[in-house]
Amino acid sequence: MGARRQEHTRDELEALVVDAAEAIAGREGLGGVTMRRLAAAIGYAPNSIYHAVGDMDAIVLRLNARTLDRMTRSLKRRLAEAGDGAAAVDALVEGYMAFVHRNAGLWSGIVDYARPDKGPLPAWYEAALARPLALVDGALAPFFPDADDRRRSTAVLWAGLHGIASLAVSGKLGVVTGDDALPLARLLVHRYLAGREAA
Amino acid sequence: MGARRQEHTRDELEALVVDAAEAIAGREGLGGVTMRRLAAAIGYAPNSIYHAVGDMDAIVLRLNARTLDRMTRSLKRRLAEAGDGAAAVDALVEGYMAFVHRNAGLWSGIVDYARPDKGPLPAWYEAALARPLALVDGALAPFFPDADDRRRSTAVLWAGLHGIASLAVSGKLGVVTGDDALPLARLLVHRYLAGREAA
DNA sequence: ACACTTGTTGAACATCGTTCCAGAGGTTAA
DNA sequence: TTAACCTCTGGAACGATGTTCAACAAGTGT
Repeated sequence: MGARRQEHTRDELEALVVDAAEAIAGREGLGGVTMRRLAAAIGYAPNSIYHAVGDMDAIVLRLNARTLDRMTRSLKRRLAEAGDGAAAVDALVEGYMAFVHRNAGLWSGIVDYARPDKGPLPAWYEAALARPLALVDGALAPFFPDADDRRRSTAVLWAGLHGIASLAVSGKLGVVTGDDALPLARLLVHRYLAGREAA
Repeated sequence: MGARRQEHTRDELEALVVDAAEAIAGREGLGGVTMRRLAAAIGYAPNSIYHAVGDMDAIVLRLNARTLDRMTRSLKRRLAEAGDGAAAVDALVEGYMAFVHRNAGLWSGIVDYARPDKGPLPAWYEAALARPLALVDGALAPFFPDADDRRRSTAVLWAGLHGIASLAVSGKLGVVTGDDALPLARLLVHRYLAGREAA
């Protein structure tokens, strides 16, 4: 049966697939992204996706890398409008929480994707993950002149924001407090910075 | 075909199911827990599980509540051996991270279980979630006399530890730092406490 | 003795990711 | 030109999932 259409190059097809996955995950989360739905959305058979992009894991990694880049751009925009020092840190905190709030479906696709055991993460994915972290590292520079301490603090604050956002999105934060996520995130970062002399 | 065996009461059957789920999830994570495997493990047909316990969501909630109770007991044990004040807080931090490390499969079953849309969480589950939080709240009492501030701080630090543990278990922490999770968790809590006068 | 409820089973349904098979068409080599 | 080959393509098939259905056995109540 199969005929060669060649209406799209492999790269075009990959972009179509990730576009469709992005649209679905943005509305319904990763759970709504299935091979057959993607195939139907782009007008191809499931098998063509395996040819052009790879299996489900490859598609999710592609989508998540794109989401990370969108967040990086959003954070950079906010950083450009803010000043230095504490203002830059606040801009990152607000930018992060706002992005998670606006793109809850895409963001939860990153954090609660339980990856099957397929070797280490690709280098391009680790790079996409490192870009927003570099922004945090830069904003923390005035507060932590020691490079080691700054690297640790970047990890701590990044993970802390991740935790607050994660519990907030899944509603588990409401058990202990009625506060919104953003004030809690601000509190975490402000007090960590204020206590930075402690070990 | 169907014969009445009545070898176990409904409660016994439920315990058998959660036991089996706990054993599997402890070894392989939630992904290995399937209805047919549970049924085979306890020697019943899948449909009997639906009769005795309910659907997959009910089983996972039961299992997660049990895991939360195990963690609560573990934290209480550590608290009993530690002193008051900063020592109690340190005991909680170490206890939390140690529990996550020792029971990675069960713990990740709690945090990255994407619950389907089945109304609000049952009251007994929220209660199981509130018990460890009460321990944190108690340990923070000497540092935050104001009840509102203490509640917020409990949420912030709980979420922060959750974030660090979550990224550590999934390996994403290694992108930014080579440090172990425990020192980072200690750093987060110590500096938050040291900076508690800040807003 | 008859109806009813409860437990139980194996089969069935819809869906999932993935793979297999066959075929259509362009490209390359003789 | 013709033959071989490789690359897409689509549809069916495989194994597995959660869940539901239909039938039936065995107590229980009347």
